[in-house]
Amino acid sequence: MRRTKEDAEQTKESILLSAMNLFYEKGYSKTTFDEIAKRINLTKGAVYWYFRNKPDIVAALINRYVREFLEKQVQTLPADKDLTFDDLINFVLRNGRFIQKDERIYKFVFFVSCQMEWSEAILTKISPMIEETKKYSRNLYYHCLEVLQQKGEIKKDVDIKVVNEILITMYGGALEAFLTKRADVDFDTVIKNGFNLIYDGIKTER
Amino acid sequence: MRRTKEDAEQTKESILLSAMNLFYEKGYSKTTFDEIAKRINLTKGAVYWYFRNKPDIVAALINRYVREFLEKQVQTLPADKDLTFDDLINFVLRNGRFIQKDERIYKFVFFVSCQMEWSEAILTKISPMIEETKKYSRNLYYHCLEVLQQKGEIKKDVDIKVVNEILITMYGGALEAFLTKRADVDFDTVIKNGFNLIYDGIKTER
DNA sequence: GATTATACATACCGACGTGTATGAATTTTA
DNA sequence: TAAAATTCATACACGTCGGTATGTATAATC
Repeated sequence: MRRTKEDAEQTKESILLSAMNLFYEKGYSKTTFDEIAKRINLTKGAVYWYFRNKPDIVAALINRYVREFLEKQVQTLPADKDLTFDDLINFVLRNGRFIQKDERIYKFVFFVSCQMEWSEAILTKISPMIEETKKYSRNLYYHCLEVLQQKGEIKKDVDIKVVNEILITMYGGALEAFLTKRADVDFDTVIKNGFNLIYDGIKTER
Repeated sequence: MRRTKEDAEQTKESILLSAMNLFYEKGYSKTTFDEIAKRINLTKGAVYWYFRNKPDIVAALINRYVREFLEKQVQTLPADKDLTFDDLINFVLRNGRFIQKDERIYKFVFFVSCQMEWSEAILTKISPMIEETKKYSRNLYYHCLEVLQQKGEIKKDVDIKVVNEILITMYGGALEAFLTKRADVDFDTVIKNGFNLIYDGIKTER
C-alpha cells in the first residue's frame, strides 16, 4: 500500500518523533524498532525502510534538532558594536528558556545528556556533531568577551579564556541541574546572579 | 569446587571490579553477565551466585564507592571556627583531584554520569542513593557559607542560597567538562578562578 | 493504461542475553 | 569423619531484538 510522497514525508517525521519520545522516556538502548513503529500504528518494516539502524535514527535526530537549535541561537545576538555583557546573559537565558519551552528540544537535550550511553557505535557517528556545536558555542562566547574587552568594558589584564571557560562551565552545570531536576534555585536565577557576579569581578571600574 | 571464605570474598571483589570496568568501557546496557565473568576467568554462574541481576551489581557498586567517597570528603574540612572560603575552594579542589587520581573512583563517576541510561529499574533503586549524596554535598557547602556569613566574612545582604547553587553548579559543570574531556582549561583553574571571582563579589570590604 | 518504483506489511531467521536448574568439588561444621 | 552447606561450572529453556527476505497495494512515470 504505497502512499503519496507527502504521506511518506509525514510518516518519516512521525517515526523520528516517536523514536525521540521513546529515547527520552526509556533510554536509547531499551527502545526497539518494533516499539517505535507500534506507537504510531506502523510495523518494523516501515522504520527499517527509512533507517538502517538505531544510530542512523539518532544521527537524523541530531541533524534536525541541533541545526534547529543553532539557527535559533544565532538570531538573538546583537552586532559587535552594540554588544554588552547583559546581551550575553540574556542570550544564555533565552537559550535556557528555549530548551524549557520547546518540548521537542527539551526531550532531545535530555536524551543526549542523560539517556544515551557512549558506546563505540554511537560515539564515532554522533560525537563529532555534538563536539561541533559545543565548539560553536564556545567560540561565540569567546568572541563576545573579546569584543567587550577590546571596547574597554572588561579589564585588560583579565584572562578571557579562563572567564570563558567559567561561564561555559556555569551554563553546562545549570543546564544539567535543570535537566536532572536537582536544583533548589532555578536556571534563570543561577545564570543571572552567577554571570553578574563574575562580571562584577572583571569589568573596568568607573 | 568450593573455595574458602576468603577466596569467595576475593572473587566477589573481582566481579564488582570487572563489572565496573565494563560499565565504564562500553556502558551499562551493553555489558553482559557472561562478559563480566569471562574477564576474570569465571562463568555466568559465579556472577549469578553473588548478584541476582544487573541493578543489584550497580547498587553494590554505589554502596561501596559512594561511601568511600563520602568518608574521604568529610575528613578534609576544618572546624567551623577556623573555616575560611579558601578552605571551601581547597575542599572542592581536593574532591576533583581525588576523582582524577583514583582510577576506580574516576571510572565509577564516569559510569554513573555518562554510561548509564535512566531507565525505571535503575532509577528507583539507585536514584535515591545518588540524591542523598548530592543533598549531603549541598548541605555541606551551605553550612560553610552560613558559617562564613555569621563570622562576617560574607556580606549580610547576600542570599547564600543562591550563592550555594552557583557554586554547586560550577562544580557540577567543571566535573562534567572534565569527565567528557571537553575543557580547554582544566578543572583546577576553573574552580580556583571561578570560586574566587564569586567570593570577591560577596565578601565584606575591608 | 502499462510499467515501474515506492511505501510499507508480514514472516522469518539467527544471535544473544537473562535467568534457572542441576551437578560437582570442596570446605565447613557437628 | 560423616553430613551439610558453600562455591562455583555446565547446560538449557526462553523470550527478545536486529536484520532480512518477500509480498503487495498503490502512486508515479511514460
